[in-house]
Amino acid sequence: MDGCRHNFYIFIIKMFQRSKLLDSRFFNRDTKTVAKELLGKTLYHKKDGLLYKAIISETEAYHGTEDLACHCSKGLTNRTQVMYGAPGHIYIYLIYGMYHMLNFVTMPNGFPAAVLVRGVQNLQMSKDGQNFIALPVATDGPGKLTKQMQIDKTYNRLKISPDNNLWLTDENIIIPDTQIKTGKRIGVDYAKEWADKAWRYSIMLK
DNA sequence: GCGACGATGGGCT
DNA sequence: GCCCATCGTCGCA
Repeated sequence: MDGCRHNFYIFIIKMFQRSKLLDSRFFNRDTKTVAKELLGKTLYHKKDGLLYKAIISETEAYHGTEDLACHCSKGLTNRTQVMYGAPGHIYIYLIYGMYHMLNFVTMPNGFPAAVLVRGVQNLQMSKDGQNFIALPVATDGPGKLTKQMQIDKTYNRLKISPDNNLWLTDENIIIPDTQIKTGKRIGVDYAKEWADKAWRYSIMLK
């Protein structure tokens, strides 16, 4: 194969890979829609020469200043600023002094909202970016998954992108509506009537 | 198989 | 100074 043709194939492969990347258009929509459609998408994180990937299996929507469960109900502060910004960015905060919560900013610039990733399945790790091995560890909670995938607050405010070592892809894993369970968000009982919203989405097992 | 509780630090009043 | 979008461990059944 000559060099020109080789480069052409590399170009095609890169275009194919790019087309599967979730970009800001995916996140620039209603928060509940994004939360639901994130189920089955693949989360990647590269750190210290290791590449982690896992399938998102549980999310929660946090939408607007009126939603008392959303940090944005406090208004525009140093912490909530990123949620007021462009969709497709990362919002990470520390809770209970030890757990990092991973969120993705949704809705157009100026409207504060985000989706919390509460659980992933099938966590795998690779040393060369190609051969993955399963990591048999618990990832069934927002604090557990960030710990296992080595995701911390240094990613706060960054754009979701391979350039920033944290990104999402659509690998054609189809989750039918009949396999999606909704329910109340966890740990927000203080949020009055907003605590009752069924803004939590998860993949039903079995 | 539960309910209680402590760890631990940043955000906001 | 109080409140958290949590989790592992403990005691008790």
